[in-house]
Formats: sequence, structure tokens, C-alpha cells
Amino acid sequence: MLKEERQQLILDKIGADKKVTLVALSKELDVSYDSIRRDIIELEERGLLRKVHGGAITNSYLPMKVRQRMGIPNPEIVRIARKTLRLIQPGQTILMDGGTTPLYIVEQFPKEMELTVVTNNLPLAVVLADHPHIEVMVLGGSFYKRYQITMGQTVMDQLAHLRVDWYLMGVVGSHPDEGFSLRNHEETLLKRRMMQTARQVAVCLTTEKLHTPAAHRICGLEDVSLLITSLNPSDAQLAEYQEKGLEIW
Amino acid sequence: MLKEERQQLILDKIGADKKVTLVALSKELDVSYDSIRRDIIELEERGLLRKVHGGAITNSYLPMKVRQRMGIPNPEIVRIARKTLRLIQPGQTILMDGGTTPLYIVEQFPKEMELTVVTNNLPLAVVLADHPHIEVMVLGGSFYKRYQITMGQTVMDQLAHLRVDWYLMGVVGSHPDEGFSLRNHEETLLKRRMMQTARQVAVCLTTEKLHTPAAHRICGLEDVSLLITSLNPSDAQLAEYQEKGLEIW
DNA sequence: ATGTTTTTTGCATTTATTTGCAGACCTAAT
DNA sequence: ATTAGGTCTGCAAATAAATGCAAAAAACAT
Repeated sequence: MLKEERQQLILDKIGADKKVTLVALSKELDVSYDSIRRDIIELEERGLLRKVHGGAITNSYLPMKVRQRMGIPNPEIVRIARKTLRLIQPGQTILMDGGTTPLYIVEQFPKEMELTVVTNNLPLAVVLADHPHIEVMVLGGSFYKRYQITMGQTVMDQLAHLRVDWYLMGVVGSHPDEGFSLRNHEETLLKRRMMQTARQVAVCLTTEKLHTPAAHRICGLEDVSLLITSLNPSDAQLAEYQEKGLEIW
Repeated sequence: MLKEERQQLILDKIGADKKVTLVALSKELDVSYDSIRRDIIELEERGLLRKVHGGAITNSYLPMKVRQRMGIPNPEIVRIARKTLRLIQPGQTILMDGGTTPLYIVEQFPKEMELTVVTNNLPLAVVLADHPHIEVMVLGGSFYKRYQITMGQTVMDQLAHLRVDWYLMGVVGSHPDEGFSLRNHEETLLKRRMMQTARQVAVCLTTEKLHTPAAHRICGLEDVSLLITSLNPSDAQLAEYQEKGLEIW
């Protein structure tokens, strides 16, 4: 078994269970405790997980490429995708941006669904090539390879002429008081612009982001219409959001 | 067994299993460990896989998906791609459009190449995500799923502000008297526009297209600077093109 | 076709990485 | 203080990678 393969399995397991223990892993993958330990150290150095005594836990943020290689979407994202589907009415126009969540959501779209999707996320457009009744509009601009999206002034200009029903916004960080945030400043500008072109905005969030704000603020809770998570809307972790009057699914 | 053929098998295997080990491959394909190792190095330089200790793993699953749709690169296209590479100088800006030939050409790009690529071909942009020194500009517009390219007025508008060194044009049909042609009318409009934004235009052609015009004419021979085929420039099949004064590689 | 040039291949040698293990070490709970 | 669980360090064996070279095979031009 290749070292990288093993490390990928560790990441998969962490993605599914949120935590792993070294002893369990070394038994399961049938390699020495030390090898696993060294793997975990390497992965931590690359920022892909957090090492704790006797094991490791998820790190809230994983770059897209790593997730993509994982192949199987984690169950949390599948739940979010299913809820999001209920939101969309046939014939509508929706705007989707970067990240893996939108990618999994469109993968869940039924093949016969009739829809127009506007996106700056190239993999997303390519995935939708298999859906004959979905019209796709690609926003052109400089290609930001890390997230496989386009950005820049050209994208902004194209948005000026658009009016969509929903904007499904992906975010990196979120906090009940501080609102939604990202790692990258330029992308916040883009997202703010996207919000303006949409009649309604929905944010899709994985649980670990709920109380971890990122560096650059996009907007406050009051600016979005709907929050979609994998949790039950009445879950305690969502209470603070609930109180601020945000609709939650 | 040809090198190209072997490399294709390696890519196929990686596409299926997400990983390969060098020892297994050298046994399976019955060539020395070193040859396989050198193949892997080459493929990595083109960004088609990631080399790891003892083997190789997939780089990103999307280009693989696209690749499967593309099928095996026939040796003719590989020859064309190699010739085209000689044309491009570091630091230039080139415009590439739809089709599989451009995709094979960019696959041949060494990873260190410095270049700006403008394209309406989404898989092409995604493939180039692994080339850190290549800047990619995506032309946005309606997505034509069949060819995985964008088209329409939006694309045209973006071209208005552009000026590139080379336009590598793909065509469906060609004839020494009638010039170059396509099956789709709207695409001819786009290609004509693309020609205007480029200082020089090169056409890449496979042999079977040399005397088979398609329905919609793009332009005459006099409008392109260079013709690239898999044949020797002095080949009899190219004589008529030669006579009309078209430069041939 | 035929000889020339270029590319590819396999091998031997050297160098580097990975792995498991043993023992020292740390820390917290008895 | 002792002990149990986990971590860290150094080491040696096994495995893999890089390098240089000569033979073989393709590709090329004449």
C-alpha cells in the first residue's frame, strides 16, 4: 500500500467520523503504529487535520482538490444537497459558486430537472453536461486554479446583466454575531456582487463551520434568506442563528 | 510496445483504480521498472498524475472523467500536438477553442511552461489547473454541452478586448479551394471573431479532413498563417495547400 | 529503400525514502 | 512513586529513485 493511499484513507475516515485513533488505524490498515503516527504528523503539517493526543480530528477547512480526490461525498454534504434540492422549483434560474458542496448538490439533481444554472465554477458546468434539460451559463474571467472558479472584473461585468431566483452561496466561516466570511478578500467582493443579482440568497453550511469565522466578512445574517445545514433546524447548535430570525432548513 | 500506448495504459489504469504501483505496472506491461518510472515522470510533468514514492495516484478526478470521454489519443494527434508545441514561445498568449486536439496539445505542455491561455473550452481550463505557470482566462457564455465549450454573444463581447499572439483553431472540414469549415453555423461566427483577435492563426488538422469540406465555411486558406498536420510538409496530400502559398509544418 | 540522427530502453551504481523496532521520555491517574 | 498510554529519537533493513552509459529501436531525411 502506498503511503499517499494510506493517508488518503485516513482523511476519508476523518471526513466520515470526524475523528480517528492511531491504534484503530494501525490495526485497520495493518501497518505499524509508528507509520500511522508519522502519517498524521505529515497531514497535520499540510493543514489537513488536527493532531490530538492518541489520534486526530477534522480541520474545518479542506481545499477543494483534496476533497475532490476523495471520490465519495461525505454523508453530511449529501444531507445538505438533498435539502437544497427541495428549495429549487423547475424553470428557475440559480446562481452557484465555488466549493465542493455545490458540486455535490448538482450531482444530486434529477436528470429530467429543468433549470438554468449560472456559475463561475467550471467543474460544476462540466458535471451538468450530463443533464440535458439544464441550461448552463458560465461566467468567464481569470481562472483561479486553486478553487477552479473564475474571478475578476470580467465576472463582475457579466453579473451586472443578470437577475436570478436563488443564489446558493458557499462560505468558509460563519458566526451568529459576525455573519458569513471567507479566506480570500477578492472572493468576498465577488460574492457580494452575486448577492445583488439574486432575489434570494441561501447559504449551505457544514456543521464545523457554524462557529468558526474566517478572515474576510461577506455579509451579516440579515442579508441572507435561508440557512441550510445537515442538522435538524431545532438543533442546539443552531439556536443562536434561530434567535436572530434567520430561517433555517 | 510504443511508449505512447504504454502511457495511455498507465493513465487508464489510474483512471480506474485511482493508483498504480511501479512494480505492478512493469510486470503487467512487461517492460523494465525504469521505463515505467520514466513514463510516470513524463506524465507527471504534463500534470496528468501525481508521482509518489513507489507509484502514482490520480491528480484530480475531473480531468480523468473528461479523458475517458475523449478516448485514446491516436498517434496522429500526438504528432500534431508535438509540432504545435514548437510554435509556442514562453510568455506568449494563445487562444484555443473546442475539440479534443487542443486538449491533447495542452497535455503535452511541460509543467514549467510559462504562458497565458485564453479559451472557451472548459475541460481545457481544468486540465491546465495543474500547470502553475500557465495563466488561464476563461471566456464565459452559454455552455454548449456537446462540445463542452461556451458560445454566444457574451463570448464575442469578451473577445473584443483581447489581443493574442496565436489562435490555434480546430476545424471539422478543409479543402484546398474552399478553405476551412465546420458543422455548426454559430461556431463559425465565433471562430471568425477569434481570428480577428489573434496576430497569427494556426490550423491543426488530421489527415482525413484534408479533402473533406463541412457545411459551414469559416475562412479561406489565405486567412491563416500556418497549417499543422501529422504529415511531412512535403507529402503529396499537402501539395495543393503548398501551392496556394500556405505555410505548412 | 538506406544510412544518419534522435529517442528510448535496460542495466549497474549510487543516493534517498520509508518502515518497523527498541528504548528513552513525557504526562496524567492511581 | 508507579504505571499505563502515548510520543519522540535513532537506527538498520528494505525498497525505491536518480544518474550515467551503452545497446537497441524509431524516426527522419535523402
